[in-house]
This record gives sequence, C-alpha cells and structure tokens, in this order.
Amino acid sequence: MVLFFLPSQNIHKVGFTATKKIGNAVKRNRAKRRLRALFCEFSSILQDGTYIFVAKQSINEIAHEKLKDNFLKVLNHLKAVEKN
RNA sequence: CAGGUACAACAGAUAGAUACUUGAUAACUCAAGAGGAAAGUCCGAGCUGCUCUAAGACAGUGUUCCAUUUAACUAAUGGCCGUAGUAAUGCGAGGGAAAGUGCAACAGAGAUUAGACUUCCGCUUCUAGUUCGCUAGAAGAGGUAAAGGUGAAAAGGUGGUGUAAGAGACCACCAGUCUCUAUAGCAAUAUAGAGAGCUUGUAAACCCAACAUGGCAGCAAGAAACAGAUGGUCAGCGUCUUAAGGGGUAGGUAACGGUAAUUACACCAUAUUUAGCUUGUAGCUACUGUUUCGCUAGAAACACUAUGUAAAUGGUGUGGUAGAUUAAUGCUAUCAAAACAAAACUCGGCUUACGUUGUACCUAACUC
RNA sequence: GGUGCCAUCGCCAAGUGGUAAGGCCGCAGCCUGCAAAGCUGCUAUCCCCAGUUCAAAUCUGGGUGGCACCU
Repeated sequence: MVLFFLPSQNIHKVGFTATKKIGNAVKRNRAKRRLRALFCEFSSILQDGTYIFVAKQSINEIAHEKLKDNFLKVLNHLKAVEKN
C-alpha cells in the first residue's frame, strides 16, 4: 500500500483509494474495508492531519498479520505515530 | 456403470472484540440493513420534463405460422411446420421471388425470354472411291439440349411415345408449387381426392402486402427553499475618421523606467489591442452553488386454494420501512465443496458469468 | 447511474457481399571491397462466438476489450 500524510493541527481527514487494477467492485470494496478496519484499530495513537491510503494489486492475496505489519511500517516511516 | 436432457432448491455456520447506514426514543438502548444474476443495458412499461396533437393521408420506425396470456413487449405458454440428435429434448428474424428493380465474382460454350466448344443429325457444294444402291473426307448454311466437361446453381426426375437427330412436344408414375372439395381441428395445419400450370437462388439487397405506433430525452429526469450575479434587462456615458485596406479615441493588457507611499492591484510615460464601459436589479421559460423533496407499499412478495395442459387469472390469509451520495450492510479466527458477483428511481422479460445438492426422463455407439 | 462510438500485420491505415491495397518497421536475397541508398521476395484465423447467403472484414444477433460525453 501507499500512504500520503499531511500533518496539521486540529484537522482529521482520511481517504481510502482502490483503483480498477485491483479487480471488480467486490474486490475493491473489500480492500477499502480492510484498510478502514486497520485504521480504526490504530486511530487513537496517530497524529492530527490528512491521511490518504492507496491499495495496490496484491492486497487481496495477503494475510491479515502481514497486512498489519505493512500498515505499521508505513506509518512509522512517515513518523505519523505519536511518541509515548 | 458411464454419458446426456429438462426442471427445481440453497447461496454459509459458529465464536471474538469492535465500527457503519436508516428508523424509533428525552436518553440508555432496541429493530432492520445487498442478488440470482443486484451485471450487460438488448427489448417493453411506469414516472418526469420539453415539443406536438380535430380527423385523415403520405413518409418514418417496428413486427411477421396459429391460438392463448399480459399493463405492455421483438416477451411468455401451448400447438403446427421445418431442422439437429439413437433418444429424452434442443433450435428457428417461420409472410411474399407468379407486382417490379437489382445482384449472382472466378471458372465455363452458356448465368436467367440462356447457350453450340467437343458430340449427335440430316441438307447443299466440292473431291476421292464405287458392286452405281451408296460410302469416306473437306467446306458452307442450319437443327438439337440427349452425352461430356465448368460451377454454389445449367431452367424438375425416371421410363416410354415421337423424330433426321432431339426436346414437357406428348403420355404414365414420382418430387415440388398453387387452387378447389371432403374429413379432423377454434386455428395454423394434417390426411384423401380432383384440377391447373410448366417450376434457379437472394427480401438479415431495394421493395410489396398485412398489422401496430405521436416524437425526443432521461432521476445526472424534474420540483421547492436559500444564497449568488455569468448572461439578460433598466439607467448613465461613449460609439471618431476613410471609398476600402487601414488609422485613431474611451476602455482593456503589460516588460523596463519614473512618481508616490503606512500599505498599493494607484498614477505618469511607453508599447500593444480594439467599441464598448460603469452603476444598479433579482419580478426573467437562460445560468451557478448548497440543502430538501423525487426515494420506496409496488401492474409487489410468500403460503393455501379454485379454474386452466400451461403462461396466468380469481379468492382467502400472512408478514414487513435497505434507501446511501465516495457511497453503509463490515474486520479477525475456525469449520466447510463454497463459485460468480455489490443496490443507486422502480417494475416485466431477455442475454451473459457461476458453486453445491436433489428430482424426473433418455440411451445409438463405447465399457462391464 | 445514463448515452454514444471504435476494434483490419509490430505501428499508421484503405477496403459499402466475390482471391485483404499501400506506407513505416522487421527478416532473407541481389548489388558493394564493406556499408548506406536502391531492387526483389516474405510476414493477416480482419477482437471472439453464432446466424443469413453458393460465398461474410463487409449484413444480423450475442459476448470481450478500449475511448468519449452528461455532473
């Protein structure tokens, strides 16, 4: 997945994107739902700002644990997680 | 056993922690929440707007065996005919080529009032032979559609009569077409009989006939409220010169420079361009933004029952808010054979994709 | 959600029922001492599946993929 992050005070906005390359409407909706569920899990420890998640082609083949690892890795890379 | 044909049913369950949409409630909470194809958008309707409309005709568009069903249909049901298959059963845009026009490549002698290349046939002329009856060869003007070969297709087929040779020219039987009569059937049609004429294909080529039909756009249709001010409109100012090309003014745009200054998008000059510019208005069938409505109880679904071969129709009963706008109905784990696939105004069909299970029926060949 | 259009060789494309033109690229040969240029030849299941027809790239129906417009 790809994450775009714009940090700013007192603004909370999230977007989830799934392009036609992923598959038909069922697969695209499932990709968005999985990302949304993961975001809700971590939303309490994130900084304020605007987030845009873009799903890539292999998202529907990957297992849940691996997707979770990737999700954390991407967040840490952009330093979006609040310390403590 | 195996293979096939038709029809029907279902479209996950359990657990965990935790979100979303709508409705009810003061709140806590409670209830409901995606398909058989929601898909393709191929037909037919409702609904909405615009346009049109006395009636009729022409044109356009569509349909095309018969009966029935339906709100309607190019749909469905049953039948007839044709066709594929051993069969169960499937498939069929299934009127007219004798109203007219067009087209039929290549090959072939000839392709639609057909045609003579090789055959076949007598006739005339010439030559040769002669048993003086004729025979053979060449040339000419004809006859012929029976044989050959070409082609998707050669103007019915077989047998006889007939003839110089032949020919539906005539006859018998057969195939096909049309008409009439009888019987069965509501009908398409089937069976039987009689007669006519002399029969290429193509109408998913133009066309003809019969029948039907206002047209176009589609909920991103359209309606209301609030806000805006692009067009329009009202008011004021301006609209010069030349025959024309062109030149010039107000106004617009702009680099360098200058002026001014708290700030400057101002002013000056210069360059370039060319008739509009400015202020108001919201009462306009043009326009922009937001919100609300349209929006879900419907020619509806399910169960039982009556009629009908069936599609379907009638009667009785039952239960019940999916209604969003980046778009909810989730996420994770386990089990399992789980596939195709996500509503966006709503219905009736068709088409295409696809997992599992069941029921009924068929069997030529193959295997035992 | 709705509406319309397109698909022919690797690329650009012509072709309104009768043997699928042409250009560029590529390959092979000729030419040349070697190349370039030039000349000759080769390369198509007309997106797929059915139907009508003697015959379909063309006509009809269905499917697949792509593009554009309405906001």
